[in-house]
Amino acid sequence: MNRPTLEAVAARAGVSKSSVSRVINGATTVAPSIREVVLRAVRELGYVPHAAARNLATRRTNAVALVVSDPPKGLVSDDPMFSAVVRQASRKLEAAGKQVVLMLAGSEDSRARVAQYVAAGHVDGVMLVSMHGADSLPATLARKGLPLVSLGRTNPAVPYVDNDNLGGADLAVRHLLRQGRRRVATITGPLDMIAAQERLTGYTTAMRETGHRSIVSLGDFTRVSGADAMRQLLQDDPGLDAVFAANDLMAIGALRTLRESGRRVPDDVAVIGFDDIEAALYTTPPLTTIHSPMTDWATATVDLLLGLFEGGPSDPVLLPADLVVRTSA
Amino acid sequence: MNRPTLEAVAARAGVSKSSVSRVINGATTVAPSIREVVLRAVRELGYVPHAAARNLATRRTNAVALVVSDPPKGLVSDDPMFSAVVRQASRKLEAAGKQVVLMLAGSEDSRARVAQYVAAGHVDGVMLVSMHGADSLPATLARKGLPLVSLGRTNPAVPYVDNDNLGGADLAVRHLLRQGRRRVATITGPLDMIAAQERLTGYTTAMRETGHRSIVSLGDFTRVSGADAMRQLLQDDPGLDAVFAANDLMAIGALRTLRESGRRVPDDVAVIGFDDIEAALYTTPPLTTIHSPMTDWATATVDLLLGLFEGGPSDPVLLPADLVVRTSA
DNA sequence: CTGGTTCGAGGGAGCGCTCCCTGACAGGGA
DNA sequence: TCCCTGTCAGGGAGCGCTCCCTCGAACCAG
Repeated sequence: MNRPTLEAVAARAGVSKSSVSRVINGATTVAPSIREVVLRAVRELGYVPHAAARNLATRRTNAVALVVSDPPKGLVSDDPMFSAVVRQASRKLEAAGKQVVLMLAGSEDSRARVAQYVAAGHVDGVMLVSMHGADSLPATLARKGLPLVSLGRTNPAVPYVDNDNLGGADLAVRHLLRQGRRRVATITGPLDMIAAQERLTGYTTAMRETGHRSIVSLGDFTRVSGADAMRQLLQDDPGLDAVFAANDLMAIGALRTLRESGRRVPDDVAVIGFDDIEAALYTTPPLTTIHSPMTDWATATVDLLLGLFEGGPSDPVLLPADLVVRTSA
Repeated sequence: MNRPTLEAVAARAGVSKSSVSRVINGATTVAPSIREVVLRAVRELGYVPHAAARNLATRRTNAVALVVSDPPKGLVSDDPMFSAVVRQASRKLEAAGKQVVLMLAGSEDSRARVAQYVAAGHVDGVMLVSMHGADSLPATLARKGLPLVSLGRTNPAVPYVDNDNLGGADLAVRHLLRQGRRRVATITGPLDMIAAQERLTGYTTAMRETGHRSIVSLGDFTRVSGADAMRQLLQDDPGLDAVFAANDLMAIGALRTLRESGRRVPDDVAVIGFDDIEAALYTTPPLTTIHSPMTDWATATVDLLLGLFEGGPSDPVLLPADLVVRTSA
């Protein structure tokens, strides 16, 4: 593994280390003749700058940590999001010349590892994805003093990009009411997540403003929890005629329960979800939902971070939500 | 960002840099009194070793690149795999004290970036995930001379862990025949992927051996392609009574087409998939499929890589496939 | 022709850490 | 008592790169 060094290139090209460094880093103050002989030497030796050495000298790494909350085992709710966000964010960051280091922060253990990693100077900045509200990691990382953004609001101190959860929930509720539904229930996400809180608030507010009674059942963003919550709701209030689930996975679970209980969707009970994941297209019937575009979301968050590197603003960004009407409501 | 250095810790503790280094790295030859005073200084200063400096000195990084093939836009077929594999592999590698650097290799551009990154000495080893057979990246990386494994067979030179695709396909076909099905078609994956090739070979071999005619339609591992291929098959051979899809997503697509065409599953046409992704549980009817356990797969691949670090064997590993009988066949 | 100026190449001091080597000291055997 | 061995702390030379500074050459104006 005898990798060639800058010095070896310099020797071969018959110039100084400094000149090679200048050519490598694209400095303008270098004569074309030297540039050429250096580039040839680089090619011949297959020279690639040693990252660690460069980092050590420049205090820059050109890398960004993408920290994803790793939900407890079994809670795979945000998996569809996970893929979409990671892919899109990676693509964008790499296009900007940043190395992406993906880290999963689940256990206390792995949180410590993430903090350690960031503290070790491995990265120039951090992008957080969908952490729970109560999480301590955002605050910990914020204290390190390097650029930090969050996809989804977590800690007030951390610049974020978020969906318009309130507006989306409002949209969903009013759509149901407009169709003449009168007993509209909701299935919430885990209430330690800000997105779940906001979607619930959006629901209750819209219900109150229109003079309706809230019917709430708790879920945790998983398919099963949606099915369970739906069962609960049917037991509590057999006459309900609509359900707003705080995400699509729970809506899918609810659909299943409704089918099992003999209810027709949307004839007897209308169902509306949130997120517009791909699976929402393939349910029976296809799911009406609130579209919150994951890729746009990831893009906006990356842009926020890249902006921070350039000394840009750290103001939060709010993405508009819109209703996608399919068959279920 | 005035991070404390080893030297600062040494000064505060009133010992030499060497002693601090020994304590940090857990060397045994250090007096308890010194160890204690050093640890206190570390705590007080919040010292964290600078990764780049350490890498430079040791030529080790404690990091591993997890390279995932990024399929062309729209082809999200292996997303369910993507999540499962990335999560499991990350967990395992982190548990082994390795930093995980996730990299998506889609465009020619990003492949070059991956090669560059590895060449820059950022990582101690590489784990490849589900690359197409024709890919040049495995060979390129193999040439760098550091430990390299592949989840799924790609290049002969790269140690790999793979499913028993042939055995799984054989299992599927014989299950269908055992049920009295006579006209068993298959929907293939993209044939530039070795997994797709092998599943097709398994099918044709089993069909030939049992004296049946192969009926083949081409898909590309996506849901839509499965639906399209199924439509094609029904047109070509309206009397077929069973379909083996080379993955679950295509099986789900096929299910949809069958429903639309008025066929009952499994009464008129039996359907069997491959992979056993989570969604296979939620189809109507639930999908019979070949279970190829993603998490086991990821685990085995990580183990292979970790073994390589310790000078272990580089022999390929083959994971057994088994049949999961649900309702669709 | 000379002094001043500009431009670009080379020299070398770090960046923070590891690890080999030296040397101090203690303890035991002769 | 002296010497030898073993143990453990400290010193310092790198690891490969960047970047500041120096210095020489070339060029122009006077």
